Amino acid sequence: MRTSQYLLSTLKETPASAEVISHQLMLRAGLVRNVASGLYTWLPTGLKVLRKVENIVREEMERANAIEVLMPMVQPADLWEESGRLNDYGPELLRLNDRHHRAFVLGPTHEEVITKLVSNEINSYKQLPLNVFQIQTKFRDEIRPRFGVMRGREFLMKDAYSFHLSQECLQKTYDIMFDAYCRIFERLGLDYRPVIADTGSIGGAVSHEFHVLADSGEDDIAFSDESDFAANVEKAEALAPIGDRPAPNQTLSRIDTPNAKTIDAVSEFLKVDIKSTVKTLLVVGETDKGETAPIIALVLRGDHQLNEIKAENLAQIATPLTFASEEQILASVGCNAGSIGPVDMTILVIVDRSAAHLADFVCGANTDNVHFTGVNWDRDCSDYTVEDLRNVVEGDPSPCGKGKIVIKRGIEVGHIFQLGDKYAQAMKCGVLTEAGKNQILTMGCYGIGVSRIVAASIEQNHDKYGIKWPSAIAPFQVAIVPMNMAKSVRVKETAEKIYQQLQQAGIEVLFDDRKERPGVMFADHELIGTPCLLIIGERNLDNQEIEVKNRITGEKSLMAIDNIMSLFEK
RNA sequence: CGGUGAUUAGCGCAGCUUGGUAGCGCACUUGGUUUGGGUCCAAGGGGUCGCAGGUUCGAAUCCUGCAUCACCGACCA
Repeated sequence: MRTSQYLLSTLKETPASAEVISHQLMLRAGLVRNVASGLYTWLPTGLKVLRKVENIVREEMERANAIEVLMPMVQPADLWEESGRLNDYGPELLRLNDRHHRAFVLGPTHEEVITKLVSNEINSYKQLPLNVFQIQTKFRDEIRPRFGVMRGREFLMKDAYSFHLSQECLQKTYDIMFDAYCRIFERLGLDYRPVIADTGSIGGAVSHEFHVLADSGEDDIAFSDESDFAANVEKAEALAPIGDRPAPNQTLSRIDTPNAKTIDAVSEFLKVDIKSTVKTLLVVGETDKGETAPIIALVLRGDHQLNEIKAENLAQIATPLTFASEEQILASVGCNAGSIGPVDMTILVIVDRSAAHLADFVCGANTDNVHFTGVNWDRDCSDYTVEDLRNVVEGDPSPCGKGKIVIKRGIEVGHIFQLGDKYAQAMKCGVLTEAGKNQILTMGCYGIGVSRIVAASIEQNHDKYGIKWPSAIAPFQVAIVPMNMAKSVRVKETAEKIYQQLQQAGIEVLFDDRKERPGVMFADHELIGTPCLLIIGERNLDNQEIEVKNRITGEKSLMAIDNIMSLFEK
């Protein structure tokens, strides 16, 4: 490719809207352009990278015996009605009507379509197990698109779905996919970790996320500092403190705490360590049919944060987690938020393991502007249950039993689930078994954020000059940078000759034939991140040499023109 | 969804307080100059100042509404 015939679209200045480095560099290097919030056009250079990522993913999926299909992005709402997700999915699901007023959705994922397909196409146990995948555009109407293609509304995803008659068979495919994912991220040259994850709205039991480690990541990952343990903070278990709860030392006393409505204000006012206080949150409980929803109290140590997913997963608590309104709070405990506490509570009280380990603590007295001090479980407050409710924090003991928790940021680039029969059941997807009986299938699903990987890779591979692509996904393997080609016939002839040779050898080469000064060319190629630059100038032609510069290491060396092709052999 | 801010040439911004001929840098075009790290000189092209109302002799500027974009928050007991 010659730059004169190409759409380079590099920018000197950073557009103001780009916040993270990958977004800035993707705009500056001419990889993408913003069309609307969360929607991007991929320019030629960006598309080359995207296709490379896509092909690595495709090769590894095929190696893992998954077979490729392509499903529509627009899906009938009926299918979503059938699985129950039309209601469950919420406003992230973009709904639309066609000219006949039939209801459709833009697919944020494809469980429904594929399950329907398999239920129609597969009839016998002999056809199983089956693992199909596609690489298709998804649309999720995100609350807040940001960081460029990292959290866009429209994005490219590889999604695979496997179908099985038994859990053992599902586990086998799950393990194969786990390994395939590791190979993919290794080939992509990413610093990644598989982590134990929550299954979220997709449903199911066992799940792992694959995260690329980067400070700009949106997820907190909890690691053990002594073992391989890694889990999404959402999922990491907070263990009960070791040892017995200390014995009560203080007597229960009521203290006026005017205007101290937050935990910080209370601990400041009473000059008490925040770790000796508890906070009480009121949430809506699960209802039996027709009843008004009960209000449930959740008690946490003052410095801890509620893990909404853990709370939501408790049977007594409504899904999705809903905090009690001001009216509900007043009606159920007789005071306003800011003075709630578990003492003499008439509603169900669920206490976090760490809060349950406190003695002589401070809590609200269920009277506005009054708190208790010297509170002790069982003595002052006996009707409660203990659960794991909080987020782990740095320094907690690791749930694996070895080491302490360290928290790092990660970008989620892959997620694999054992779905179970949720969709197969809803869509009546079964086959005849060897015994001639119909059996509902069990499923796995496996996603990779293809477009997000491009951004994640840049987050990990850049310097002050621009992107440093690993050669596996570089848009061009090599750039030819001739010095003053317009004036020097020798430079021009040499550059053209090498260009021909590289092209004939099938190597992706970008020939900078613009009439630009050297500095402009160097800056552009370093911004774009081509791994290898061939710099051709009068200076070295007397010795039949050109300069080879490695973008990743910065090393420069001289090389005989006749040997250039040896760089790309193998 | 809430809060904050922005919207003026392709990009980055000034002008608005105090209403009166729309500006700067980059990019682009032409000519010259320079040629191993974002040259220099000169001449040009490009904007219904986000949209719709209002005030005024006159609005980028003041007022109202709307739209879009961005950032922050959505953990509150």
